[in-house]
Amino acid sequence: MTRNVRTYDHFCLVSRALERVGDRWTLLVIRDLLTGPNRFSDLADRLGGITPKTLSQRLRELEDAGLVTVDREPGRREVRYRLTPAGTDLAPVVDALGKWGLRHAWRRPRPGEPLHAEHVLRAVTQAAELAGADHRPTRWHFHVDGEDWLVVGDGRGWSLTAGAPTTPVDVTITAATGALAAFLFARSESDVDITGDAGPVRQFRRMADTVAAAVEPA
Amino acid sequence: MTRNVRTYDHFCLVSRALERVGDRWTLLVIRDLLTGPNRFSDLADRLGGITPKTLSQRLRELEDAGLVTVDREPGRREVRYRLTPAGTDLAPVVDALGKWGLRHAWRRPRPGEPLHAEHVLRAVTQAAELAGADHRPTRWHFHVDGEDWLVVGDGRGWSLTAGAPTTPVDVTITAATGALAAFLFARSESDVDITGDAGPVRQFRRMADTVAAAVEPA
DNA sequence: CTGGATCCATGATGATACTG
DNA sequence: CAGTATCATCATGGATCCAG
Repeated sequence: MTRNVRTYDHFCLVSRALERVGDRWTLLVIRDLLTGPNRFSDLADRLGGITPKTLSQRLRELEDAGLVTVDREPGRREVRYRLTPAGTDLAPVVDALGKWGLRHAWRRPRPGEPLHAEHVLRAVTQAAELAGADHRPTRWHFHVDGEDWLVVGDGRGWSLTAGAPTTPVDVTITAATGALAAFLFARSESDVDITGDAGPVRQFRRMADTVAAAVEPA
Repeated sequence: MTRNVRTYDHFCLVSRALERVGDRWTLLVIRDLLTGPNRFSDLADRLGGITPKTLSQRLRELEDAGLVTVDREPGRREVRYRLTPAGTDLAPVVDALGKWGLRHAWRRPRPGEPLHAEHVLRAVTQAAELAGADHRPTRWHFHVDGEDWLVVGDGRGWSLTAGAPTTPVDVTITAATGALAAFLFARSESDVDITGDAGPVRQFRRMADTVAAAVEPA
């Protein structure tokens, strides 16, 4: 049972929000649902280190709070967890944390730290937001370890979605996850293929420069 | 000792950030330092419900992480905790949480829930951000329970600072904390005095309408 | 009086193993 | 695949106490 009913009881919007999503692991579960519905095992994989007990507890709390719905297709064992609109609205919180993390909480990965394409792509999205505001509408297509991702800037903000784009893109980046991470965080160009017109490619590289500048002191 | 060294060990900017500020109470301590340096007892008062042990532990962790500095004036017993620039940079995270809380985590106060002017004013700031983007530069002066506060929108974002303004303002609002909270969250005009030119006053009321619209379903 | 520290009880989390 | 069960450990809440 142990329904987590801990409250702060402040008359404050921030503490109200943290009463819902302030528990350990909760915002990371949200993070890994922001790109689309996921199964229990996929979440457990991305959330390396979470125990099944904690994950199922968090998912139930999020469902009770109306931030997650559970799709159970009858006849199948497969279960898909999906964000509700209220859950999706947490994207700005996750992005604000990522942008702060880029500037102030970077550290080298520990040995054996798992590396997920989705997390690296989310870092790209957050770096693009941080790199600032000359946004014309922009579409970057990533082909990473056989999966397709689309990073879109609409002039006001940037977002990440899973799947191949269905309309033209400005830049296409092909790389393995590790090579892409090295490109972003260590200015390595090895095994990263970037194609597109000169202007958009320059904009993409400027995003990477933002990452390098933020990370270099560390 | 119990230095909290819990990590997530994901290669991800969000989890890096949460390793620093994801513990219970931590972001609320930041929240209550964003308007300026504060003493231990002032923090304990605003953070109603925190135990001294947890507060001193959080402050030490934040100091170790470089987000807070401790001003100990020699000869005086007074200690002031102050955010570093890295700590101040968490303002967007706190604001994103508050904006989400306004839309999705509002609930009526519990009986006896303490009410602090600073928290209500921060809700004003977050509601102004949510109300959107017709921002001309705007300055609202609040006189609440004998204290002065300034809410400034610079066209890109809004901020809250403690103290009386030293240059002209667009709107001046005078009210007790409770009356201001009732104005915001329950459309009560009792004992709230609003002065200023018609345009800026209309803009201020539009912010309050945003709050009412977000809160009414609940 | 401010600025904490100490002790204990309880609740939340981690590790590991196991099951429909 | 999608969890549950059990046990150990750690973090937090509540109360009290203390030093400058």
